[in-house]
Amino acid sequence: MDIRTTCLGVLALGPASGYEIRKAFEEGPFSHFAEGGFGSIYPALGKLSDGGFVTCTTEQQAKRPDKKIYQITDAGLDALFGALGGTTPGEDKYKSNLLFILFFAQHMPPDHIASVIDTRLDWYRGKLDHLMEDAGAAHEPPATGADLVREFGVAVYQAAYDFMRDNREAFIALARDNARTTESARRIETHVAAE
Amino acid sequence: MDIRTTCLGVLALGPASGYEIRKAFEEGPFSHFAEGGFGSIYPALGKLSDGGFVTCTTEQQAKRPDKKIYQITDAGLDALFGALGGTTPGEDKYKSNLLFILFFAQHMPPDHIASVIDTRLDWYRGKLDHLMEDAGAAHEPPATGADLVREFGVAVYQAAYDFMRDNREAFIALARDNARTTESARRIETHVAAE
DNA sequence: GTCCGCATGTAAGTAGTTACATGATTCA
DNA sequence: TGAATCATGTAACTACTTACATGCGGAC
Repeated sequence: MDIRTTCLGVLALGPASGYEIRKAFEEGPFSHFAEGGFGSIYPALGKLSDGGFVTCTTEQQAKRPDKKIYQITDAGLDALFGALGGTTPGEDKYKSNLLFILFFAQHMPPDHIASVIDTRLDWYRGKLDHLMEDAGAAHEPPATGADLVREFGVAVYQAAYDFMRDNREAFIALARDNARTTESARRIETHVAAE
Repeated sequence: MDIRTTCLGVLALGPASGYEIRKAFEEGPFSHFAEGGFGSIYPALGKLSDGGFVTCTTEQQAKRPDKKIYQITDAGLDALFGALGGTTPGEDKYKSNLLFILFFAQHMPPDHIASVIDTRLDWYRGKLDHLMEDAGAAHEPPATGADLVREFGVAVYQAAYDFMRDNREAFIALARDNARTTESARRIETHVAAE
């Protein structure tokens, strides 16, 4: 999904400013499967506006830049649901820096492995807490796509969290056992020491 | 991780051609967390070669273009492990077209929802089968980063698969219940019919 | 008094994707 | 006969990221 379609998705839930769209990507119901910064959102909104997919009304604010509220049009809804209906995603793109690092755990200093795993564990916990909070305010049993998609997030993040928690020591052991015996480990150690 | 570092990662396991690196991204041990097409790999190898991070030897082949075998150098290993040691990834980027579509399940035709879920279910199954195959040839208990990272993939894909299998009907019910009652559903139906 | 939230946007650069270009071999 | 595998690469394009530019108000 390109950034324009993603913005339309947010606007389909109600009118919003560029700033609020970004919040939806960061904290809102889209936060675990969509993203985008200001540098993508503002130009996208401009193009959507030019194409008639959204309308824009300016709200004046005291001592703040004017707030531009975008609202999706019928043409925008057509475009959104057309894009969603016209795609059959066989796979998702998942690029993981963490797994890439852990793949080479034997060649890394144990401290670094512990640090990246702990950072990730915290991040998973934060994500899970956040998703659970939203769950409190949602329908029970789940009644919308948003509810089910959120539960998918919980299930997958929970599995990832559990695995990392249960294998933290194994990864660190790998790093510890090999750190002083391989040539490559010596390299990374001198590199890290130089920083 | 940019494409150059990712290529170095593959080459750290042994010499390979551009073609073989791509296979590593598609089917090999990196397949569930890294990616890259020819259009990225070949230019990346060129730059790595220029920078002295890899060496290149040409192997002549009868009735085939010459095969260029790239081998990582000490400088390449330094660069790889330096990059891995210098990053603490708090999060991974996960953009999901599937979840985006399912989020709006109420506004989609039930058939389309069934189709995207079934396609995904097949894909998860394929991934899992593939990871299990590799497991057969691997160390037991897991002895390398590669083993543990593969098991992480199994755990997470299994959770995703289970959730989708268990909630397939719920998603379709959402689509069915709303398809004929909302304005937006009418739109997507006419759109799909027009294709 | 410094950082965070609110609020918008542009410019320059990086990176990656897609399509093109070529061509033999092998398998169904 | 048509598709897939092996094999390399370029050119054009899209898209996104990062840094810059501006500035008030409130919390700590």
